[in-house]
Amino acid sequence: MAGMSHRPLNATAASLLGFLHNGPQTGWDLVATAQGSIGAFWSITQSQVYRELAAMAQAGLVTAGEREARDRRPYTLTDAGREAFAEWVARPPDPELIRFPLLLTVVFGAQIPPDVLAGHLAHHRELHAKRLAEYEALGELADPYAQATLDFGLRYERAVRDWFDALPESIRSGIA
Amino acid sequence: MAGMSHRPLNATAASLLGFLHNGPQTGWDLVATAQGSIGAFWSITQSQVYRELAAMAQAGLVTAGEREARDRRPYTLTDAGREAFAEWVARPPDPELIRFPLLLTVVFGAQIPPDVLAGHLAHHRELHAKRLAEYEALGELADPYAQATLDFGLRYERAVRDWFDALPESIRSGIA
DNA sequence: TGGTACATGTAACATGTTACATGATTAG
DNA sequence: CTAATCATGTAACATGTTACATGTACCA
Repeated sequence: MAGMSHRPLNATAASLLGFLHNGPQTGWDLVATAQGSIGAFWSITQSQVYRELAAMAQAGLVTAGEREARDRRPYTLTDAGREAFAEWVARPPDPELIRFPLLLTVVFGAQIPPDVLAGHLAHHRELHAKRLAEYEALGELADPYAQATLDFGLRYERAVRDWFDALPESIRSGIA
Repeated sequence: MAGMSHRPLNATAASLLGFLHNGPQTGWDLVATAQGSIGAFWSITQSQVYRELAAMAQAGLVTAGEREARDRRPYTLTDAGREAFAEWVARPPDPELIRFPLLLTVVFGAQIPPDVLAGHLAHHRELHAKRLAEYEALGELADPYAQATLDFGLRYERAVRDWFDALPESIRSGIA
Protein backbone atom coordinates (compact mmCIF):
# COMPACT_ATOMS: atom_id res chain seq x y z
CA MET A 1 0.00 0.00 0.00
CA ALA A 2 3.00 2.27 0.29
CA GLY A 3 2.64 3.67 -3.22
CA MET A 4 -1.08 4.34 -3.04
CA SER A 5 -1.87 7.68 -4.54
CA HIS A 6 -3.98 9.92 -2.37
CA ARG A 7 -4.14 13.65 -2.64
CA PRO A 8 -2.09 15.10 0.18
CA LEU A 9 -3.88 15.92 3.39
CA ASN A 10 -4.87 19.46 4.13
CA ALA A 11 -3.28 20.98 7.19
CA THR A 12 -6.50 20.92 9.18
CA ALA A 13 -7.01 17.21 8.66
CA ALA A 14 -3.33 16.58 9.32
CA SER A 15 -3.46 18.39 12.62
CA LEU A 16 -6.40 16.25 13.73
CA LEU A 17 -4.29 13.19 12.97
CA GLY A 18 -1.50 14.80 14.94
CA PHE A 19 -3.69 15.10 18.01
CA LEU A 20 -4.93 11.55 17.64
CA HIS A 21 -1.37 10.34 18.19
CA ASN A 22 -2.10 10.86 21.88
CA GLY A 23 -4.96 8.41 21.80
CA PRO A 24 -8.59 8.27 20.61
CA GLN A 25 -10.66 11.43 20.86
CA THR A 26 -14.15 12.50 19.89
CA GLY A 27 -14.88 15.36 17.52
CA TRP A 28 -15.97 17.47 20.42
CA ASP A 29 -12.73 16.89 22.26
CA LEU A 30 -10.67 17.53 19.17
CA VAL A 31 -12.29 20.93 18.73
CA ALA A 32 -11.36 21.87 22.27
CA THR A 33 -7.86 20.44 21.95
CA ALA A 34 -7.21 22.17 18.66
CA GLN A 35 -8.55 25.54 19.71
CA GLY A 36 -6.54 25.40 22.87
CA SER A 37 -3.25 24.36 21.38
CA ILE A 38 -3.15 25.69 17.82
CA GLY A 39 -6.10 28.09 17.79
CA ALA A 40 -3.85 31.13 17.79
CA PHE A 41 -2.31 30.30 14.42
CA TRP A 42 -4.68 27.76 12.91
CA SER A 43 -8.39 28.37 13.20
CA ILE A 44 -10.62 25.32 13.28
CA THR A 45 -14.38 25.17 13.56
CA GLN A 46 -16.59 22.40 14.83
CA SER A 47 -18.19 21.91 11.43
CA GLN A 48 -14.85 21.36 9.84
CA VAL A 49 -13.77 18.84 12.43
CA TYR A 50 -16.81 16.65 11.92
CA ARG A 51 -16.48 16.95 8.18
CA GLU A 52 -12.79 16.04 8.13
CA LEU A 53 -13.31 13.17 10.55
CA ALA A 54 -16.05 11.72 8.37
CA ALA A 55 -13.86 12.08 5.28
CA MET A 56 -10.85 10.56 6.98
CA ALA A 57 -12.91 7.66 8.30
CA GLN A 58 -14.08 7.10 4.72
CA ALA A 59 -10.46 7.13 3.58
CA GLY A 60 -9.40 4.75 6.31
CA LEU A 61 -7.12 7.17 8.14
CA VAL A 62 -9.17 6.95 11.31
CA THR A 63 -11.83 4.58 12.57
CA ALA A 64 -14.99 5.68 14.31
CA GLY A 65 -15.59 3.82 17.54
CA GLU A 66 -18.86 2.75 19.12
CA ARG A 67 -21.03 5.47 20.58
CA GLU A 68 -20.54 5.86 24.28
CA ALA A 69 -22.41 7.81 26.91
CA ARG A 70 -23.82 11.09 25.59
CA ASP A 71 -23.36 9.75 22.10
CA ARG A 72 -19.65 10.37 22.34
CA ARG A 73 -17.93 8.73 19.39
CA PRO A 74 -14.17 8.33 19.74
CA TYR A 75 -11.98 8.28 16.65
CA THR A 76 -8.83 6.22 16.55
CA LEU A 77 -5.78 6.70 14.37
CA THR A 78 -5.08 3.84 11.96
CA ASP A 79 -1.73 2.79 10.52
CA ALA A 80 -2.76 4.43 7.26
CA GLY A 81 -3.50 7.61 9.19
CA ARG A 82 -0.15 7.49 10.87
CA GLU A 83 1.48 7.10 7.47
CA ALA A 84 -0.53 9.95 5.95
CA PHE A 85 0.52 12.17 8.82
CA ALA A 86 4.17 11.23 8.34
CA GLU A 87 3.89 12.10 4.66
CA TRP A 88 2.26 15.42 5.44
CA VAL A 89 4.90 16.33 7.92
CA ALA A 90 7.70 15.57 5.48
CA ARG A 91 6.45 18.09 2.91
CA PRO A 92 7.70 21.65 3.31
CA PRO A 93 5.05 23.73 5.06
CA ASP A 94 3.38 26.47 3.06
CA PRO A 95 4.26 30.03 3.95
CA GLU A 96 2.03 31.62 6.53
CA LEU A 97 -1.06 33.52 5.56
CA ILE A 98 -1.94 36.73 7.35
CA ARG A 99 -5.28 38.44 6.88
CA PHE A 100 -5.36 41.64 8.80
CA PRO A 101 -8.44 43.77 8.12
CA LEU A 102 -7.21 46.55 10.40
CA LEU A 103 -4.25 47.09 8.08
CA LEU A 104 -6.66 47.46 5.19
CA THR A 105 -8.33 50.34 6.95
CA VAL A 106 -4.91 51.82 7.63
CA VAL A 107 -3.93 51.61 3.95
CA PHE A 108 -7.10 53.42 3.01
CA GLY A 109 -6.54 55.92 5.78
CA ALA A 110 -6.81 58.85 3.39
CA GLN A 111 -10.40 57.82 2.59
CA ILE A 112 -11.45 57.37 6.21
CA PRO A 113 -12.54 59.92 8.82
CA PRO A 114 -9.50 60.29 11.10
CA ASP A 115 -11.44 59.71 14.31
CA VAL A 116 -12.97 56.51 12.94
CA LEU A 117 -9.55 55.15 12.07
CA ALA A 118 -8.16 56.21 15.43
CA GLY A 119 -11.06 54.44 17.14
CA HIS A 120 -10.39 51.19 15.29
CA LEU A 121 -6.73 51.39 16.20
CA ALA A 122 -7.39 52.05 19.86
CA HIS A 123 -9.82 49.15 20.02
CA HIS A 124 -7.41 46.71 18.46
CA ARG A 125 -4.56 47.91 20.63
CA GLU A 126 -6.69 46.90 23.59
CA LEU A 127 -7.46 43.48 22.15
CA HIS A 128 -3.81 42.79 21.57
CA ALA A 129 -2.80 44.04 24.99
CA LYS A 130 -5.24 41.54 26.50
CA ARG A 131 -3.96 38.72 24.39
CA LEU A 132 -0.38 39.49 25.31
CA ALA A 133 -1.33 39.51 28.98
CA GLU A 134 -2.99 36.11 28.56
CA TYR A 135 0.09 34.65 26.92
CA GLU A 136 2.32 36.07 29.61
CA ALA A 137 0.08 34.62 32.30
CA LEU A 138 0.67 31.13 30.93
CA GLY A 139 4.22 31.07 32.20
CA GLU A 140 6.56 28.31 31.11
CA LEU A 141 5.02 25.30 29.41
CA ALA A 142 6.24 21.80 30.09
CA ASP A 143 6.27 20.76 26.43
CA PRO A 144 9.17 22.51 24.64
CA TYR A 145 7.32 22.39 21.29
CA ALA A 146 4.24 24.05 22.72
CA GLN A 147 6.57 26.50 24.44
CA ALA A 148 8.15 27.35 21.08
CA THR A 149 4.77 28.29 19.60
CA LEU A 150 3.88 30.26 22.71
CA ASP A 151 7.15 32.09 22.34
CA PHE A 152 6.14 32.96 18.81
CA GLY A 153 2.86 34.35 20.09
CA LEU A 154 4.63 36.44 22.71
CA ARG A 155 7.05 37.92 20.20
CA TYR A 156 4.26 38.56 17.74
CA GLU A 157 2.08 40.34 20.28
CA ARG A 158 4.95 42.46 21.50
CA ALA A 159 5.77 43.45 17.94
CA VAL A 160 2.16 44.42 17.36
CA ARG A 161 2.06 46.46 20.56
CA ASP A 162 5.27 48.25 19.62
CA TRP A 163 3.84 48.95 16.19
CA PHE A 164 0.75 50.57 17.66
CA ASP A 165 2.89 52.69 19.95
CA ALA A 166 5.17 53.81 17.15
CA LEU A 167 2.40 54.97 14.83
CA PRO A 168 2.59 58.66 13.95
CA GLU A 169 0.52 60.78 16.29
CA SER A 170 -1.57 62.06 13.38
CA ILE A 171 -2.76 58.55 12.55
CA ARG A 172 -3.04 57.17 16.04
CA SER A 173 -4.96 59.98 17.66
CA GLY A 174 -7.07 61.11 14.72
CA ILE A 175 -5.77 64.65 14.89
CA ALA A 176 -5.28 65.83 11.35
CA MET B 1 -31.59 55.07 -1.27
CA ALA B 2 -29.74 55.71 1.99
CA GLY B 3 -31.56 53.03 3.93
CA MET B 4 -31.28 50.30 1.35
CA SER B 5 -30.45 47.03 2.99
CA HIS B 6 -27.51 45.21 1.51
CA ARG B 7 -25.39 42.63 3.23
CA PRO B 8 -22.16 44.30 4.24
CA LEU B 9 -19.26 44.11 1.84
CA ASN B 10 -16.55 41.58 2.35
CA ALA B 11 -13.11 43.02 2.92
CA THR B 12 -11.83 41.94 -0.48
CA ALA B 13 -14.60 43.75 -2.32
CA ALA B 14 -14.22 46.74 -0.04
CA SER B 15 -10.54 47.02 -0.79
CA LEU B 16 -11.25 47.04 -4.51
CA LEU B 17 -13.60 49.94 -3.92
CA GLY B 18 -10.85 51.57 -1.91
CA PHE B 19 -8.45 51.40 -4.82
CA LEU B 20 -11.06 52.69 -7.23
CA HIS B 21 -11.13 55.94 -5.26
CA ASN B 22 -8.00 56.84 -7.21
CA GLY B 23 -9.81 56.57 -10.52
CA PRO B 24 -11.09 53.83 -12.85
CA GLN B 25 -9.07 50.67 -13.15
CA THR B 26 -9.38 47.34 -14.94
CA GLY B 27 -9.49 44.02 -13.15
CA TRP B 28 -5.99 43.30 -14.33
CA ASP B 29 -4.69 46.55 -12.89
CA LEU B 30 -6.52 46.02 -9.64
CA VAL B 31 -4.86 42.66 -9.17
CA ALA B 32 -1.44 44.26 -9.57
CA THR B 33 -2.35 47.21 -7.38
CA ALA B 34 -3.75 45.01 -4.64
CA GLN B 35 -0.92 42.52 -4.62
CA GLY B 36 1.60 45.32 -4.51
CA SER B 37 0.01 47.34 -1.76
CA ILE B 38 -1.90 44.94 0.48
CA GLY B 39 -0.63 41.57 -0.73
CA ALA B 40 1.44 41.04 2.40
CA PHE B 41 -1.57 40.98 4.70
CA TRP B 42 -4.51 40.42 2.39
CA SER B 43 -4.18 37.85 -0.34
CA ILE B 44 -6.18 38.43 -3.48
CA THR B 45 -6.34 36.30 -6.60
CA GLN B 46 -7.26 37.27 -10.12
CA SER B 47 -10.31 35.01 -10.10
CA GLN B 48 -11.65 36.73 -7.05
CA VAL B 49 -11.15 40.18 -8.48
CA TYR B 50 -13.15 39.44 -11.61
CA ARG B 51 -15.83 37.74 -9.57
CA GLU B 52 -16.16 40.61 -7.10
CA LEU B 53 -16.15 43.19 -9.87
CA ALA B 54 -18.94 41.39 -11.68
CA ALA B 55 -20.95 41.14 -8.46
CA MET B 56 -20.37 44.76 -7.57
CA ALA B 57 -21.32 45.90 -11.06
CA GLN B 58 -24.51 43.90 -10.63
CA ALA B 59 -25.12 45.62 -7.31
CA GLY B 60 -24.43 49.05 -8.78
CA LEU B 61 -21.33 49.77 -6.70
CA VAL B 62 -19.16 50.07 -9.80
CA THR B 63 -19.88 50.48 -13.50
CA ALA B 64 -18.07 48.59 -16.22
CA GLY B 65 -16.76 50.87 -18.94
CA GLU B 66 -16.45 50.20 -22.65
CA ARG B 67 -13.77 47.81 -23.74
CA GLU B 68 -10.64 49.55 -24.82
CA ALA B 69 -7.51 48.33 -26.55
CA ARG B 70 -6.58 44.76 -25.60
CA ASP B 71 -10.10 44.29 -24.31
CA ARG B 72 -9.25 46.35 -21.24
CA ARG B 73 -12.43 47.12 -19.36
CA PRO B 74 -12.13 49.88 -16.77
CA TYR B 75 -14.41 49.89 -13.74
CA THR B 76 -15.54 53.13 -12.19
CA LEU B 77 -16.69 53.75 -8.63
CA THR B 78 -20.32 54.89 -8.33
CA ASP B 79 -21.85 56.99 -5.56
CA ALA B 80 -23.43 53.83 -4.19
CA GLY B 81 -19.99 52.25 -4.20
CA ARG B 82 -18.51 55.19 -2.36
CA GLU B 83 -21.27 54.89 0.21
CA ALA B 84 -20.80 51.15 0.61
CA PHE B 85 -17.11 51.71 1.17
CA ALA B 86 -17.80 54.37 3.78
CA GLU B 87 -20.13 51.96 5.59
CA TRP B 88 -17.51 49.25 5.47
CA VAL B 89 -14.76 51.38 6.97
CA ALA B 90 -17.04 52.54 9.77
CA ARG B 91 -17.53 49.00 11.03
CA PRO B 92 -14.89 47.71 13.45
CA PRO B 93 -12.41 45.53 11.57
CA ASP B 94 -12.36 41.83 12.38
CA PRO B 95 -9.37 40.53 14.30
CA GLU B 96 -6.53 39.30 12.14
CA LEU B 97 -6.31 35.72 11.04
CA ILE B 98 -2.97 33.97 11.03
CA ARG B 99 -2.50 30.56 9.44
CA PHE B 100 0.99 29.36 9.98
CA PRO B 101 1.58 25.77 8.85
CA LEU B 102 5.17 25.82 10.06
CA LEU B 103 3.94 26.28 13.63
CA LEU B 104 1.74 23.23 13.20
CA THR B 105 4.79 21.16 12.44
CA VAL B 106 6.50 22.67 15.47
CA VAL B 107 3.59 21.77 17.74
CA PHE B 108 3.75 18.20 16.54
CA GLY B 109 7.51 18.22 16.87
CA ALA B 110 7.47 15.12 19.06
CA GLN B 111 5.96 13.15 16.17
CA ILE B 112 8.42 14.41 13.56
CA PRO B 113 11.95 13.31 12.71
CA PRO B 114 14.18 16.01 14.23
CA ASP B 115 16.17 16.61 11.05
CA VAL B 116 12.97 17.06 9.02
CA LEU B 117 11.69 19.67 11.43
CA ALA B 118 15.07 21.40 11.51
CA GLY B 119 15.07 21.48 7.70
CA HIS B 120 11.65 23.10 7.56
CA LEU B 121 12.73 25.69 10.10
CA ALA B 122 15.94 26.53 8.25
CA HIS B 123 14.06 26.90 4.99
CA HIS B 124 11.50 29.25 6.44
CA ARG B 125 14.15 31.26 8.22
CA GLU B 126 15.65 31.90 4.82
CA LEU B 127 12.34 32.93 3.29
CA HIS B 128 11.71 35.39 6.07
CA ALA B 129 15.22 36.78 5.91
CA LYS B 130 14.66 37.53 2.22
CA ARG B 131 11.34 39.16 2.87
CA LEU B 132 12.79 41.32 5.59
CA ALA B 133 15.58 42.39 3.24
CA GLU B 134 13.00 43.31 0.61
CA TYR B 135 11.04 45.41 3.06
CA GLU B 136 14.18 47.14 4.24
CA ALA B 137 15.19 47.88 0.66
CA LEU B 138 11.98 49.83 0.14
CA GLY B 139 13.18 52.68 2.32
CA GLU B 140 10.77 55.40 3.36
CA LEU B 141 7.44 55.56 1.55
CA ALA B 142 5.86 58.86 0.60
CA ASP B 143 2.37 57.87 1.78
CA PRO B 144 2.28 57.77 5.59
CA TYR B 145 -0.51 55.18 5.59
CA ALA B 146 1.41 52.84 3.33
CA GLN B 147 4.45 53.51 5.47
CA ALA B 148 2.50 52.45 8.56
CA THR B 149 1.70 49.08 7.02
CA LEU B 150 5.28 48.66 5.85
CA ASP B 151 6.38 49.39 9.38
CA PHE B 152 4.12 46.61 10.56
CA GLY B 153 5.74 44.25 8.07
CA LEU B 154 9.21 45.22 9.24
CA ARG B 155 8.38 44.67 12.88
CA TYR B 156 6.67 41.39 12.11
CA GLU B 157 9.59 40.05 10.11
CA ARG B 158 12.09 41.08 12.74
CA ALA B 159 10.01 39.35 15.41
CA VAL B 160 9.91 36.19 13.30
CA ARG B 161 13.67 36.30 12.74
CA ASP B 162 14.30 36.74 16.45
CA TRP B 163 11.98 33.86 17.17
CA PHE B 164 13.91 31.55 14.87
CA ASP B 165 17.16 32.59 16.46
CA ALA B 166 15.88 32.07 19.98
CA LEU B 167 14.59 28.53 19.38
CA PRO B 168 16.24 25.93 21.58
CA GLU B 169 19.23 24.36 19.89
CA SER B 170 17.64 20.91 20.14
CA ILE B 171 14.70 21.99 18.01
CA ARG B 172 16.53 24.27 15.62
CA SER B 173 19.41 22.01 14.71
CA GLY B 174 17.67 18.65 14.87
CA ILE B 175 20.15 17.32 17.41
CA ALA B 176 18.22 15.25 19.89
C1' DT C 1 6.64 34.84 -37.25
C1' DG C 2 6.97 33.23 -32.96
C1' DG C 3 7.30 33.95 -28.10
C1' DT C 4 6.03 36.77 -24.19
C1' DA C 5 3.25 39.72 -21.62
C1' DC C 6 -1.33 41.56 -21.43
C1' DA C 7 -6.21 40.82 -20.39
C1' DT C 8 -10.66 38.68 -19.39
C1' DG C 9 -13.21 35.29 -17.93
C1' DT C 10 -15.16 30.38 -16.57
C1' DA C 11 -15.20 25.90 -14.29
C1' DA C 12 -14.36 22.95 -10.76
C1' DC C 13 -13.26 22.33 -6.50
C1' DA C 14 -11.49 23.02 -1.59
C1' DT C 15 -12.01 25.26 2.46
C1' DG C 16 -14.16 27.98 5.89
C1' DT C 17 -18.27 30.07 8.33
C1' DT C 18 -22.81 30.49 10.31
C1' DA C 19 -26.93 28.88 11.61
C1' DC C 20 -29.76 25.44 12.79
C1' DA C 21 -31.82 20.76 14.42
C1' DT C 22 -31.64 17.19 17.61
C1' DG C 23 -31.03 14.85 21.64
C1' DA C 24 -28.35 13.30 26.20
C1' DT C 25 -26.76 14.41 30.69
C1' DT C 26 -25.88 17.11 34.63
C1' DA C 27 -26.58 20.54 38.20
C1' DG C 28 -29.42 23.39 40.77
C1' DC D 1 -38.39 20.21 36.57
C1' DT D 2 -35.59 23.25 34.10
C1' DA D 3 -31.65 25.53 32.42
C1' DA D 4 -27.03 24.92 31.02
C1' DT D 5 -23.65 22.19 29.00
C1' DC D 6 -22.29 18.36 26.30
C1' DA D 7 -22.28 16.23 21.79
C1' DT D 8 -23.16 15.16 17.00
C1' DG D 9 -24.32 16.35 12.80
C1' DT D 10 -26.50 18.83 8.49
C1' DA D 11 -27.54 22.66 5.40
C1' DA D 12 -26.59 26.62 3.12
C1' DC D 13 -23.61 29.65 1.84
C1' DA D 14 -19.22 32.54 1.36
C1' DT D 15 -14.71 32.65 0.21
C1' DG D 16 -10.50 31.14 -1.74
C1' DT D 17 -7.60 28.36 -5.07
C1' DT D 18 -6.12 26.17 -9.28
C1' DA D 19 -6.46 25.21 -13.77
C1' DC D 20 -7.94 26.16 -18.00
C1' DA D 21 -9.77 28.58 -22.40
C1' DT D 22 -9.58 32.41 -25.26
C1' DG D 23 -7.83 36.10 -27.57
C1' DT D 24 -4.80 40.69 -28.16
C1' DA D 25 -0.74 43.24 -28.82
C1' DC D 26 4.07 43.96 -28.64
C1' DC D 27 8.81 43.00 -29.60
C1' DA D 28 12.72 40.53 -31.15
